[in-house]
Amino acid sequence: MKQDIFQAISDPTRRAILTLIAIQALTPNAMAEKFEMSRQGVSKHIKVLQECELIRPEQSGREIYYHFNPKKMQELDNWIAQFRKNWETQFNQLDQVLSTLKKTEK
Amino acid sequence: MKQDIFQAISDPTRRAILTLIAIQALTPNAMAEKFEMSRQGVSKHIKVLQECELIRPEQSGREIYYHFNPKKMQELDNWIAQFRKNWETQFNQLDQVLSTLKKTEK
DNA sequence: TATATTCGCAACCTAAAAGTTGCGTAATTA
DNA sequence: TAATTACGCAACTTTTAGGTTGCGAATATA
Repeated sequence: MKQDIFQAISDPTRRAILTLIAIQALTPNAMAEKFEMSRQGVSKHIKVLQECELIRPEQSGREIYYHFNPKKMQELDNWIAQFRKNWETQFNQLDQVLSTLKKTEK
Repeated sequence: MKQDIFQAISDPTRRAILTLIAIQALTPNAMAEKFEMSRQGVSKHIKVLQECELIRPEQSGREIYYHFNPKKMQELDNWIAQFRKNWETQFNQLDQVLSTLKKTEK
C-alpha cells in the first residue's frame, strides 16, 4: 500500500504530528502523550507518514526518533505552484475577460 | 457535513478537477467526459469541492459552470508556510546541532 | 537472568468515502 | 406541448481509513 502525500496530510492527527516534529524529532510515545489516542493508534499514523517519506526514523537504542522530511513537503509546495497564477490579480482580470468573451460568442 | 480542504484534495479525481478548472470554468458534463466515471460520480466530487469553497457555481440556463476559487487554495499555501523554514539550509544545519546536543546530554 | 520498556505487526470493528443506479426538476429545443 | 438535456439528490454497495486490543521482538535496567 504505497501512500500518497495528499492522503497523508488529509488526517488532522497526522498534520498535528508533522507540526510537532517539524520543530523537534519525537518518539512515538512522546507523540502519543500529546493526543487522546492509544500509542498504537499514533503508530499507524506514523506508518502512513513514513511510507510517503514525510518523516524518517532514527533508531536510538530501543527508542525511535522520527524526523520531519522537508524535501517531501516541497512536493506539495510544487503542486500548489500551478495555482499561484490564479491568485495574482492580473490573471484574475484576464479570467473576467475570458468569461465575458464566452457569453458574447453565444 | 462541512468539508475540509485537506480532505478535499486527498482524492486524485478532485485534484484533476481543480487542475482543469483552474485554467477554465467547466460544467459537470464537460468534466465527466475527461474521466472514466459516471456524471453522478463527478457530481459527488463537485459537491465536496463546493462545500469547502474550492470551487463556486455559476448558473447559465440549465448548465452550471464551476469556477476555481484561488482564495481557498491560499489557505493551503498558508498551512505549508509553517514548514518553509525547514527547507532553508541554515535551519537544517541548526537541526544538526540540536541532534548532536541531545546525544551529548545522555 | 528476570523484568520492564519501546515499539511494530496482525486481527478485528466501525465509520466514512467512492462509486453506482434510479429518479425528479428545471431549462432548452422540436 | 412533447421530447430532450443538464443537473442535483437519495438509496444502495463496496472499499478504504481510523481506531482499538493483543502479541512478540528487541533493548534497557534491576
